[in-house]
Amino acid sequence: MVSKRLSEKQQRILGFLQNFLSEHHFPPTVRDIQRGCDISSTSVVDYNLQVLQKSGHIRRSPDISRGIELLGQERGGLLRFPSPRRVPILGAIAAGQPIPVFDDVPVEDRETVEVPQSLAGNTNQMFALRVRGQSMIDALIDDGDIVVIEPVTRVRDGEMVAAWLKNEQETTLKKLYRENGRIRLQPANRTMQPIYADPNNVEIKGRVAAVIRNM
Amino acid sequence: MVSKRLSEKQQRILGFLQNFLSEHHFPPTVRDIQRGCDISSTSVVDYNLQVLQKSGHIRRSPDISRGIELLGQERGGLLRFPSPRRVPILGAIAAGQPIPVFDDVPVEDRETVEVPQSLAGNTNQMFALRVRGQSMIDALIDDGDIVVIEPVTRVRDGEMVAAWLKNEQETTLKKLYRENGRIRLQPANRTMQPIYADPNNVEIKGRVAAVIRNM
DNA sequence: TCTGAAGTAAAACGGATGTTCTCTTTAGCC
DNA sequence: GGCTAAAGAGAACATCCGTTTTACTTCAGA
Repeated sequence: MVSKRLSEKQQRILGFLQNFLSEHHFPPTVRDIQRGCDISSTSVVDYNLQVLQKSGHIRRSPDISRGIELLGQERGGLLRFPSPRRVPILGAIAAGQPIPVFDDVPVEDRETVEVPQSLAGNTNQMFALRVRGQSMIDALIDDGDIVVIEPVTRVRDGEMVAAWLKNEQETTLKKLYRENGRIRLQPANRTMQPIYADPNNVEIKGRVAAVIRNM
Repeated sequence: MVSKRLSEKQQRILGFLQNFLSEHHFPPTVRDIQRGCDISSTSVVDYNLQVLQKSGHIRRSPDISRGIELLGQERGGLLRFPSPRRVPILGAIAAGQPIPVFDDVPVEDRETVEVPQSLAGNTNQMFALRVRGQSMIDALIDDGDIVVIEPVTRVRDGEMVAAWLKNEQETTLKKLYRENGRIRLQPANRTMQPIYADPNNVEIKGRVAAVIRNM
């Protein structure tokens, strides 16, 4: 029943199965899997499905189209679909205020928000903040918007970050570029002017993964 | 949407669907239903499935084997998973182009996006559009953003709508206000100026329910 | 009784789809 | 190198299965 490690391809298939099942409510065909997992031949899909069946991850009904069932103990019974990606809304953010730490927030009855599945990052660590005021308007972020933040300290050039400017005592959401010894903080709105700052004055609090605006 | 009473045969089919779904975890074929409900012909099954779809009890994916999904609250048995709020992304939207109709979009490989649960509207009818270009910048909507649209023709004052300006041949996303005989289209960005239009020149395509920006 | 709409029957078409077959490639091992 | 098992490629096959077409039946309402 239990067996050795799944290959990368088999894990990919398993993931695709979950996604497909949550989007449609019926299983995919062999050829759906082939396309979705970028596999060259249907026979390869069939081969790996056999492995997955032997290892107890799925069940197949022979000669039946889409006859694939996801077994998996961690989502047994009613819970057979991937849990929605929910992240807690920890508080508000506004220019001139530090980003709140999330330790002292009561774990229960936290408001949460569902984020698009395409955010493949480690959802566990993510959190969201509700924007207060229109100080982020140059980043195309309005009062009331929700920003989803992945708490990382290292970011690539061009990524939107939540940055704390120490001297100015101000939090801002901007795209970050490193340019010969200084940091350029570029507003999302191309008509606005960038800010140039000393690296020592910038503390990266996290990467902005998404912005959600309900209306 | 709502329709008259279901025939005895249609109720039988609905019941069979529930049973089948709870035994196997994939939908039945037309011929499975034929046998299971003791129906003489596949065309009769097809006919009644069409009726059930029109009445909103099921959803069918054309040309897809077992492409039947049970809708509504009467989903019984194991099938009671919380339906993820997924809406299809039907295409792109840009100023100067009409909003695409969604009938001629291939059902398969439609991209979808998960929307926050707080959108309590009838998610079935909703769809999403990917914004192309920066023509919506005054509505705080950037190139690449995804707007979730609920197709309604009646909106309340102050709601953000997708409006088609007939004379200008242009689609725009703005807040709508009715003011003594004319319509005011107010950009979301308060620093921008509103547009005043004749009611006959404005065709409301839907209400903007949310904006999602991935980064 | 006539008539049109709803429902049923049976068969056939053609694309969808699981499976199999043969052949190659890769990886570990002596 | 040479051998073997695992894995992949590509094509072909046989069936599965949604859909269409044509014809027939039932039934309510004018």
